[in-house]
Parts: sequence; structure tokens; C-alpha cells
Amino acid sequence: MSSSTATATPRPIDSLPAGLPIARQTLHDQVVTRLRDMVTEGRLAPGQRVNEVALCTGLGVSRTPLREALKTLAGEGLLELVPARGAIVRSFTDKDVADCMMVLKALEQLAGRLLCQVASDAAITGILALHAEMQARYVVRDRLPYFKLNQAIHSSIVAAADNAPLARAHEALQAQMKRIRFIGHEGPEKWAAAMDEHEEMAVALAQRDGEALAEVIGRHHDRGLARIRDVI
Amino acid sequence: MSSSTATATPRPIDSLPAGLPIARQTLHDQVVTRLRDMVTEGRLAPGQRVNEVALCTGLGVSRTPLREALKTLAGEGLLELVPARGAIVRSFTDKDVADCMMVLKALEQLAGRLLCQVASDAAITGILALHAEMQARYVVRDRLPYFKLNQAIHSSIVAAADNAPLARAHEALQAQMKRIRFIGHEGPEKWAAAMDEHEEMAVALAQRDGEALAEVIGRHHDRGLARIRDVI
DNA sequence: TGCGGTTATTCTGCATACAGAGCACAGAAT
DNA sequence: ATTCTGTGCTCTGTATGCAGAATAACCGCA
Repeated sequence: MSSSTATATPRPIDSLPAGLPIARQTLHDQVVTRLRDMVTEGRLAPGQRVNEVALCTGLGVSRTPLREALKTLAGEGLLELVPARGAIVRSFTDKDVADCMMVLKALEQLAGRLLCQVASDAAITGILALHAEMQARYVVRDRLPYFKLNQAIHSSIVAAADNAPLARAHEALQAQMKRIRFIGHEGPEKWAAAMDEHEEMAVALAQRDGEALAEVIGRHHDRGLARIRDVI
Repeated sequence: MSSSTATATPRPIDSLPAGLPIARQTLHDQVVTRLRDMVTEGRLAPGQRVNEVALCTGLGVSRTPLREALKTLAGEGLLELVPARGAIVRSFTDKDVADCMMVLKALEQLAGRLLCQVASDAAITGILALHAEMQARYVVRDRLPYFKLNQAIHSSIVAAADNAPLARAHEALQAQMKRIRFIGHEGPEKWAAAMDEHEEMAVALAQRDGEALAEVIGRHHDRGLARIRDVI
């Protein structure tokens, strides 16, 4: 079976067409992603207490991996753990949202500056391709794909900055805001404004102008916060 | 029994001398803090595999709360979970350290700007008091208290910014860097330089000059990274 | 003596069992 | 009628048991 799993790096048999290592997933991991989706999709309402046995049976696993997943998600800020009362889906106040957005803004600005310095041309081209695709979705007002591409662009910007801790922090905060952001993309003129900002970002990105990119990203977030503010 | 546990806010019997609510801790919480300390104190060496049963017996708990604590710490970035191989104490490359410091810098700069806008005078006075205390420790070269006060100042700056997500992210990153930072405070001239920067920070803070504070914090981190670089 | 394969042991991942803390409902007392 | 208290049920927190993977030990062989 060409034991290419490389137990402890004994001759990794380099440059064999082994491809990426098989991504083995424990139940824990799977439950984490499933629960995360359930939270962002609103199937677990904010403030709601999470009943362990009910979820267990629903997911078809025992309480052990589920509870471990709850701990992980609490670490990501999606749940709140109250002793003797279990997990509660975190609900966000206006201030929480504003605070999160402020941090997201700072992180993405940093990412923008970094990426203009270190990213490969291919990476930038890839982001610009995402942008073009998103624009295409915008002109036909295809909201869900637009939203997903939007998230993908922001994630890609951070990923291209090649800074793992930055990406981790950004990912956690973005997951927290995902649900709220999805709600707050209403109104054609707001949408147009957001699209304009993305256009500016694309220009700055193509020119590798870190400062300009950071400036636009900051503005994009400030206005983004304003956009979702009156929705809440 | 004066059932003051207030199940769903039924007349909290206001203004009774009940003091703060009893901070109940589950085993999980206690194990988390203990393990975190063990990692930052180096009692669990980076790269080392964590043997669950050994730790269990050492801590006097069963595997369940321990495993849940491992998940939490992995979420904080202190451990790495490898399927079927358990938890490994994360080891940081030079780049990891630089990346972390970069993010810490951005977060603290944001905190500095915010705090100058929103913090109470009392909060600022408190930070300045910490600074004075640290300076006193510096003149007598009392390293451990100096180090702890240093951490406390940086944490207090973030705390005074009154932004929970910011504080969370900062705390996690600071925990990751804690061990490395403790090592890298050698050399009298480096120490003096760090102290000078803190002095500048105190001045900017006293004047509530957010931009100046952010600038000094940035410089402090850049030089801090340089200070620990040649130690590693 | 060094290497490959096979077997034993250890350890993780998951499931289940049990005890105590919450919570709800009902009955008693004012 | 309303409030308080007691009792029973539900649910969480913790411990333990079991199966399979991973690692280590061992042995045969070149």
C-alpha cells in the first residue's frame, strides 16, 4: 500500500506522486465544522441553550466528541460555557458587533499591507479573479454567490499575507460575524457602494499599493459597519 | 437558605451585602489554567507529545476533563492536535514569532488609540501606577516582578480599550509569546531601551495622545522583536 | 551487524455509566 | 390568591471501559 503516511519522517520518499497527505478527520473535527455551520446558519439561535443529548442523537455521535467540540467552539467565541448549565449560543450586542468589526478592520489592514509586500503575483491574480467573478455576480444581482465570493476575497487577502496567527484570529472573528453580515447586505445603493469599494481594493491590489489598500479596506469596514448598523 | 441564586431574575434582592457571585470553576477550567501555566513555564517542552494518562494521574483528574482542556488550549494555539497521536506542545519557528509579534503590535496599537478615546481617568491612572511600579523594579533590577508588571501594563492597555474581542485575541497571542518573551529580556542596554520606550508610552498615555501612543507601541514591538531575535 | 517484517504494548478516540447540580412542578402556608 | 418550599425529573460534569491505531520491541535474515 506504499505506506506513504510517513509515521515519523523516515525517508519521506520525496517527490513521489503522493499528493497531499490524506486529511483524516476525527469525529471531533467533523462535529466542530457541523456545529459551526449550524450556528452561522442560524439553526442554533443566539441565546439558546444547547442540549447535548438532543444534538448527540441528531448528529449520531456520543456525548464525548460533542462536548469536546463545544469546548473548541467556545474557544472560537461562538459559544459560551456556563458551569452546570452547559453551552449557550453567543448573542451579540451592537457593541460586540462594532468591536468585532473594529478588530477585523485592523487585521485586514495589516493583511493588506503585508500581502502587497510578500504575496506572489499568482496569489494577487487569484484574488483579482475572485473579484471579477464577484462583480459578474453583482451585475446579475446573484446575492448568495456574491456573498460567498465576498467572504472568499477577504479570506484570500488574509491568506495571501502569509501570517498564520493573523489568519487564525481573522477566521475566528469572521465566523462570529458571518451570520450578522449575511443579514446586513440589503438595499441596492448600499450594495453598490460596497461593490465600489471592492473595485477600489482591486485597483490598489493590482498596483501592490499597500497603503492605499489598507485605506480602502478601512473605509470598507467603516461603511460596512454603518451598513449593518441600521439593519440591527 | 435565602435562595438568592436568582433563577430567572426574580427580584435579585438588590443591595444586600452578598458580594460578588461565587466564581464556581469546573475541573475543566482548572485544568486549562494549570496546563497553560505548565506550557508557559516550560514544564511541557515545545514539540513534546502530551501523554494523557500521565498528566491525568499527575493532576489527579480523569481523562475526560483533561481531554476537554486540551481541546481548549489547542484553540488558543498553545497545543496542536494530531489525529490518533494526541496533543503536541506547539513549537514556534522564527517566522511564527515574528508573525505573532506583528499581530500583537497591530492589536495593541488599536488598543492604544481606543483607550485614549474611551478610557476613564481612573483606568489611565491605574496604568500609570503600574508603570511607576515597574520603573521602581527596574532601578533595582528586579527582573521577575519587572516582567510581570510589563505584561500587566500591556494587558491593562488592552483591557482599558474596552473591546472584548480585541482583548481575547490579544490574550491568546500573548500567551503564545509569553515563554519566548521571558527568555529574551537579556542585556542591560536592551533592557534600558525597553524601559525608555515604556517611559514614552507613559507620557503619551498621560496626555491621551492616541497617535503618539500607537507610534511608540509600534516602535516598542519592532524593537522588542529585534531584542528577542538574536536570543533565538 | 544492519534491515525488514511481525508481534506486543501503549495510547488515543469514542462510548457509556454514574453522581450531583439545576429546573419545574406541585402542594402547603400565609 | 400568592409566595415559599419540597420533591422529582432532566441535564451536565466526571469517571471508566473498550476498540483500533500508532509505536515499540523482537526476531529472522541477508
